[in-house]
Amino acid sequence: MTTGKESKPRRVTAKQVAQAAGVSRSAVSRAFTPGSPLDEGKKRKILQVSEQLGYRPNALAAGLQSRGRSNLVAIVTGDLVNHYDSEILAKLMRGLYAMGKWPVVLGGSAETSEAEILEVLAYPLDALILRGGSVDESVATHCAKLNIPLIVSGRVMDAEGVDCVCCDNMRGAELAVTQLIARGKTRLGYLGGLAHLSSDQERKAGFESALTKAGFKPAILEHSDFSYEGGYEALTGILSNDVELDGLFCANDAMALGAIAAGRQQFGLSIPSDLSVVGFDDIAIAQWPSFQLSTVRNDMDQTVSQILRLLTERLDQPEKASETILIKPEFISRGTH
Amino acid sequence: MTTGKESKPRRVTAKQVAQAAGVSRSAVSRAFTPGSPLDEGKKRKILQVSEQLGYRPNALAAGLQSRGRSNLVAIVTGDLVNHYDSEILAKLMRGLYAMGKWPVVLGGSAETSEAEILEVLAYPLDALILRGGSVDESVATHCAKLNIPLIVSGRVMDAEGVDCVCCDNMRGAELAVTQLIARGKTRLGYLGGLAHLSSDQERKAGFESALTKAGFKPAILEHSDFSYEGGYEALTGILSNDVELDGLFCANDAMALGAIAAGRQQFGLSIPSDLSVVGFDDIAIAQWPSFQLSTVRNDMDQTVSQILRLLTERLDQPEKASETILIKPEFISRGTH
DNA sequence: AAATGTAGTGAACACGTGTTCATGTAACGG
DNA sequence: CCGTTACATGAACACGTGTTCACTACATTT
Repeated sequence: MTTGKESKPRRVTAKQVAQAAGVSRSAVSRAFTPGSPLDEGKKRKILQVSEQLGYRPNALAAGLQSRGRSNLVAIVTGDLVNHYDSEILAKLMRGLYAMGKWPVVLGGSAETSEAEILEVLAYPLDALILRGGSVDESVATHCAKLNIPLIVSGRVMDAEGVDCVCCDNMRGAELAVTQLIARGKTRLGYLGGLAHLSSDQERKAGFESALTKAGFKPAILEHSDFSYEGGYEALTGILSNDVELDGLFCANDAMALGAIAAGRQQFGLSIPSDLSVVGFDDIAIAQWPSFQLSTVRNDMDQTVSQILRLLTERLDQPEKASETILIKPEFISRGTH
Repeated sequence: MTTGKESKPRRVTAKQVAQAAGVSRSAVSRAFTPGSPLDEGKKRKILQVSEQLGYRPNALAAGLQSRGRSNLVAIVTGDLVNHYDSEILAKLMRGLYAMGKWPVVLGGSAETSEAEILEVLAYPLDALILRGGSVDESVATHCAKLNIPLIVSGRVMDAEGVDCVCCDNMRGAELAVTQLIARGKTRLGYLGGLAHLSSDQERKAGFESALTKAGFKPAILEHSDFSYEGGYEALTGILSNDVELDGLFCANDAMALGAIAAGRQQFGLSIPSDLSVVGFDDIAIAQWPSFQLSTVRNDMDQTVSQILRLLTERLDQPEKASETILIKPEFISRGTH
């Protein structure tokens, strides 16, 4: 029926609308630019023809303009199997929509290759938000060269012009230790995640420092991978080696939940009378009736709103001095400590 | 120290590199285009200068080209609080990276406004992948007008040129009912999610049809919101009204887990001897030792690979006939039925 | 040596838009 | 009726790139 066009049909352009409506291409552009002076009747006509032809101004071409922004913001997220990462990603995205920005999401698995980040920098992003764990600091250099604002969250990066939003991990760990000791627990263990992440290192340091200050020594320092299964296996291993333990602080909630399951099922422990367990982050699952996990809240709403504030200000004043925001952790007392 | 520039500094351009390297701008473009003929020494020189100045070809400008693609693919995801949605999103994104496409993610909360989708269509997307729940079919019309391929997953959309990948929900529900009856359960209830979603309707229909075929009647048909808390409250309400129930089929895993918790904690039920519970989807949490949920697997790997296949083929042959792929569900037998 | 081919090169065009600029027209005040 | 002002208008430019098109210099073949 239709002529057998070989090439892929292209999107309707302003030129075609202009031709169909009997006006200049400039007028079409103006019809879609709120401030522009244009006859009301002509504007209606143009919008009607556009509707009919299915015309939408090409945001990509508009972003090419001198003053134009692409309105694209890349987010490097951590492993989405991690509930904390997926929950905060959802909140962050909604905040960006409200700002009229579109999130291009990278990462989402354990190893986010740096090459992937460099590739997306080919786009003239309005900003890059770095939330995943282990990314080299050289990313900051590349962003600086390309004049792309960089906002780091979940860790502190000490580089020129980089804004940071991070939880006060040491303080959070201290809170956990204090609360465990207040319940009379003294043989405390630490279950960390991937040891090369600064968040893990800081939580571990906070744990050790608070414990030392209270006059105790760690019963054990163990590492896993931030996953439920990892926590399950780690506590199984620890208790199989006859380590004396009455309290466990985990570097995130998933491992804490896994550890609780292992304690109950593999060793018949009663939580918290036999063993107290405290997590970190306060993901949604932590308050499920099945768990009622005591944990340290790593406040997502505050984190997201600070990221968005820094982003807005940075876009407004590119040369502004960079900031580092420390989010205050809060101990959430439930039933496992 | 630096001169107080008022305007935002712009990205380094090919023109500047050409000037600095003493070559034509064309040469710079060629240096970054693998197939192009260019003297080897000159190419090295250009790449070196680019490295030094921090030049990267602007992908946005390149995408404007006649044959160029933007390499942007929008994904409309469902509520990311939903674990199934966040897990499949992660897998889908990784698949897109492998294809050299960048995901622009929309949605992530219960109500994805259609206006949001229309706005992102301003970009010349290579494709739009629709995975959220309640989106009007008019999106298909808009995509068609803009020549943007549309791939729908999680539901079937009967529109010209739209490819679909969907789980066989009716078959899945039938599997669940069959397995419950095989365990001697006859007073079965259905706990649905948001009733306006087709996935919920199909699962409900499958439940009723299989039950009728076996000669039984539904003990109750209840609806909630696909959340853990919703499932908890729903079963609490049902059992409080003295409904006789020995088996419950839930439209997703989260509600099933909530129902299990409610049954155990609020009514002291033993699962599965007092009450069998079967979920749908098979999210990661379902196999946690704490739950060991029997469920119907809504296979993510198959779904994602089919989406990617359809995407590849559609980009290759825009005029190809549209397909609807039905993914076969599989019953996963664990400890709750 | 002449004819033919080949790789390299820069100018010019195309992509689709927002905006400036000069021009034209209508409204308004005197 | 004239001078001023305000507004509407289309042509032209800018944005940053990939690609085509002549054209040159050189190697190869006849």
